[in-house]
Amino acid sequence: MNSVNGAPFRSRDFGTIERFVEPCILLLLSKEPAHGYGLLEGLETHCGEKVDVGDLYRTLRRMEHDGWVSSAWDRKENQRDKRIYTITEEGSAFLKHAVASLRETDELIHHLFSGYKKVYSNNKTL
Amino acid sequence: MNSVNGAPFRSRDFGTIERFVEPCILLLLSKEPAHGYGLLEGLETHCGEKVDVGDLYRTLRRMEHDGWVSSAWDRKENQRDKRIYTITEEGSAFLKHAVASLRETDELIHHLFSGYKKVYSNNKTL
DNA sequence: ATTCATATATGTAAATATCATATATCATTT
DNA sequence: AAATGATATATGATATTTACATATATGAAT
Repeated sequence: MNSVNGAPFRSRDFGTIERFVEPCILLLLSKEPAHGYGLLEGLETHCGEKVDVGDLYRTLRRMEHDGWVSSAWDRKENQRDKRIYTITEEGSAFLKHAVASLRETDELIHHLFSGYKKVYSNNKTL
Repeated sequence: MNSVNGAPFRSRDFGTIERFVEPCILLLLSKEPAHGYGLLEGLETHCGEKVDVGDLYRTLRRMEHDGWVSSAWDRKENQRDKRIYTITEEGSAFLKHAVASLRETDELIHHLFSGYKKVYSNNKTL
């Protein structure tokens, strides 16, 4: 559903973290190099995200531009060409930073939760 | 700081939740109606956010347009005019929805944390 | 008289997400 | 053999949001 009491939501459902897919990608690439399409399943099962395919490819190029991953074509016979992405040291550093930032985000979220409980837990109208 | 190992960050620091200020505003307005500028302190102390003032006003107008808050001018003598915002029922409904969505976001974050620990906890290189 | 905090707002640019579309190959089905 | 679907990589166009700057005006304090 995309509305609450008739009030339309805007761009997307609430609560999404901008570029959250990036640390997810980096975590998957920390285990083993992979190509874009091959990351799709992993991103859903490991990171619980439905990633737009086009967005994924653009994100990977962006991350390569930022130096967090490097890519090389994998050309094998009887196989489609694949661009294989590998995480870089800078990528690991960013992943570490992202995890630390998400810890702060997590605290903010829980702060909101506790505030919400205080206001609404004893309110029978909701 | 705005970089990791020389790789520049992009728009803003990682980990921010889009429009997170909105449930924060709604939580504050759940306690008592307030005007835009008056919300600034509360947003920092209660929600741990440094909110751009201009952004705050535009957000409030947007939220009014969406029916989550209503506003009325407060014109008193020897005081500046203030536009007082009050939360609506739709606003409370959205706040409830936002909290539920943030619970899912929270799970995603913790899923990433546990995956990160598995990969990096025994790795001495980081 | 001037400066600072209060108070509300708009202009503009950049980054990101969403949705659609394009292209091509490999595998399977008819 | 032809057609379809899954694999694989990518771009175009649009909308939303954020960030930063700027504009305006009043009340309070120096």
